[in-house]
Amino acid sequence: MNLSQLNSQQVKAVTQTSRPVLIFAGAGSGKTRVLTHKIAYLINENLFSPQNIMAVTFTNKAANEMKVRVQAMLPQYNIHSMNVGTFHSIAARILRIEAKILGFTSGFTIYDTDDTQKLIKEIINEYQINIQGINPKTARYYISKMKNAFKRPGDTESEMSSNKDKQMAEIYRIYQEKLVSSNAMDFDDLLLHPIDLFVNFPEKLAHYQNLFEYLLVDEYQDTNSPQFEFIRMLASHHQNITVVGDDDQSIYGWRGADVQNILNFEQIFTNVEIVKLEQNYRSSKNILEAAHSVVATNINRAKKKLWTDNDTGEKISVYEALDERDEAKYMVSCIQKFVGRVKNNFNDYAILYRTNAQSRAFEESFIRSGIPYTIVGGTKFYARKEIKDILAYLRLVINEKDEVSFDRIINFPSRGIGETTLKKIKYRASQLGSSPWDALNGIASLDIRAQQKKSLFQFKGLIENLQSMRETVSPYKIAKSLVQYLDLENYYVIQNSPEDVDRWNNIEELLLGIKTFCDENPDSRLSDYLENVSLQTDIDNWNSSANAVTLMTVHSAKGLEFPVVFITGLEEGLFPLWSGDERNMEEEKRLFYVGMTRAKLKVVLTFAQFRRRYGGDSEIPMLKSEFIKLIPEHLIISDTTKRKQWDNSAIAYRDRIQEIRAHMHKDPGSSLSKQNGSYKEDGNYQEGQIVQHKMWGRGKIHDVEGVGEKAKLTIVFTGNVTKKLIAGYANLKIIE
DNA sequence: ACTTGACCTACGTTG
DNA sequence: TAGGTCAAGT
Repeated sequence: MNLSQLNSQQVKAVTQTSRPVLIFAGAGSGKTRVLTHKIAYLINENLFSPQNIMAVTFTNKAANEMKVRVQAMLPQYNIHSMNVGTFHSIAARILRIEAKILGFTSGFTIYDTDDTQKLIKEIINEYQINIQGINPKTARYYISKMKNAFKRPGDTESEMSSNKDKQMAEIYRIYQEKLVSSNAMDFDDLLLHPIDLFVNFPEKLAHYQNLFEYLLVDEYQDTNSPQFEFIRMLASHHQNITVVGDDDQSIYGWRGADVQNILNFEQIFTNVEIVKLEQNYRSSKNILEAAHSVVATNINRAKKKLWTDNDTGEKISVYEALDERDEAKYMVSCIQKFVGRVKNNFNDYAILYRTNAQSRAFEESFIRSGIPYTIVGGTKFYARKEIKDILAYLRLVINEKDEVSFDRIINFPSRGIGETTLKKIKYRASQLGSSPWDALNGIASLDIRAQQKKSLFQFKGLIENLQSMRETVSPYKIAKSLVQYLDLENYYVIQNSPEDVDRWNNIEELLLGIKTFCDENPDSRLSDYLENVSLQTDIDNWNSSANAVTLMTVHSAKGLEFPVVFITGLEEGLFPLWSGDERNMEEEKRLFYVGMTRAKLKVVLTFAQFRRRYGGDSEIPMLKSEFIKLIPEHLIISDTTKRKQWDNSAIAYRDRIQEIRAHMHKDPGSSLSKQNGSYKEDGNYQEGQIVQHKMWGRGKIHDVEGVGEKAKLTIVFTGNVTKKLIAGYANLKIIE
């Protein structure tokens, strides 16, 4: 085994296999390399077989990469049987096998946040819970919090005093019953059910302790209590475990992650070997120094400092923008300037922000400039209505008890099953003590009209038909025949609105995605596809090699690296988003530290004087983030020259816009282009015009909303690509 | 049963 | 802005 690429501490972390190992791995200190080498070492030294190694990563993408790397190091072994994945995917794999003993079937559905919220909403409506401070969202948070603290329904009822507390506990109880009767689990359950399994069936615990002989856990600082317990139960017996973490990068406290798990590690496991990786191979000296200067002000922190052999590098750029649009413009100009000078490819650049909502201004700016970009996370593809509808059919095919999916599609596309009919079905189900699906066995005896009966028979027949295919036919073929049967193309395209055309395009994209999955996993069944979809992380869907600038939250950027990183919206109340209590503030600082340390060569920090929220017109004055002030001046280069030049004109510009808006309010007929000479003469577009766009080529304007610079144009481009563009940004040429 | 439009509220990060 | 809700209209 060749360990010559590793430094002495890394070698120690890899070769210590007889004691539990706790690796403190600073940002960019090569922990991925250590983990892959260690796995390869364990196998190559004949200490453990691939099928007896379990490795927990933070994304599925990282899991796959790890497998590929280990396989490349050990071509003579088949490492396919190794158990690598996120906590959730590893737990789900166990639960598929052990479902029966826990009262589920192996086809149980995994409910995402959206499904969970729908279910809670339904409970609140059904039980007419109408109390101040209780809504689906707060109830969802409450339930998740309870679960992460191992509190089961009923556990807390004795402590409950207020009416609200009692109602919350009641919602939790019904919610959990509904999950069980729907043969479904939420994300938290995926971790709790394996623990229940291990507690209630010691022979199962023994089985998995024997199966997972060696455990490795990445991003250990972000494990929450159930995750820690899962690990503890599996590994405390044999103590074959290596965990890697960095307390400075703990950024998931809000979802129950506890840095204390690092301290607990030394209590649960005995004779722990602690290895510290303090050499950074990623960033320039300036970047490391600046990042450290912020996180070092945290009080609850083990004192330490990374060092690097890398160059001093460029200073940190700081830009004070007028507002979020100016910030976005600056970003574009920087990238245009940097391409060729700092780094050549667009995928060398990452734009990070604290909240997803900030991506919008950047997106508009990038479209206008023609710079290719990709957004990670945000409005998720699989969360779109048209996608969820199809997935709901497929889920019902696998798990007919799934009530959330049943509710979603029983009348989609509309088949005349309204609220009244659905209530009758549900009433029948409650009488039988069964799921709504089972209640459909007695359609004939339901007190509903003939038309509704016919619809329900057809619906039932469709699902049963698909069920007959689920074990033998590929997921792609099943999905395709479903879409064809429902005639969704016609359903959406016939309406011809750009939104509906978009929806149909998304469905085609979904089908393509299912096809790709089937090509990559030839023997997979429908249930495999659904599991893959439910447990995908944002990063899993990100193509890092595409030549495009990446836009994402700082949270999503954890574990990644880029030559050039922009951290944006550095304003009090945005980043840091919270400044109230010390604990939150320290986590915000760590988050900022994570963002800074993603960069290899260059960091650009930006903040705005004013920012619009909720997409409205009102601009809120903002204050420069304290984080920037914590960075020593000698590490910073301010982009103020440019600012001063157009500060006055920019403010005059903003005032003028506000004046015009006030005027427009009184006189809706007037447009900005008429009143303000600085706007483009050809800024007025009409329906039916043929226009030319830099990226999408020739297109026809289908709709114009608003006037002048701010008008939103719906344009159908060649190849039936529909886009909504802002007139002032679109840079269109009118052809005819 | 389903569609339309007025009105309200929300922008905190994820599996 | 945009998504959700509710009431009125078809």
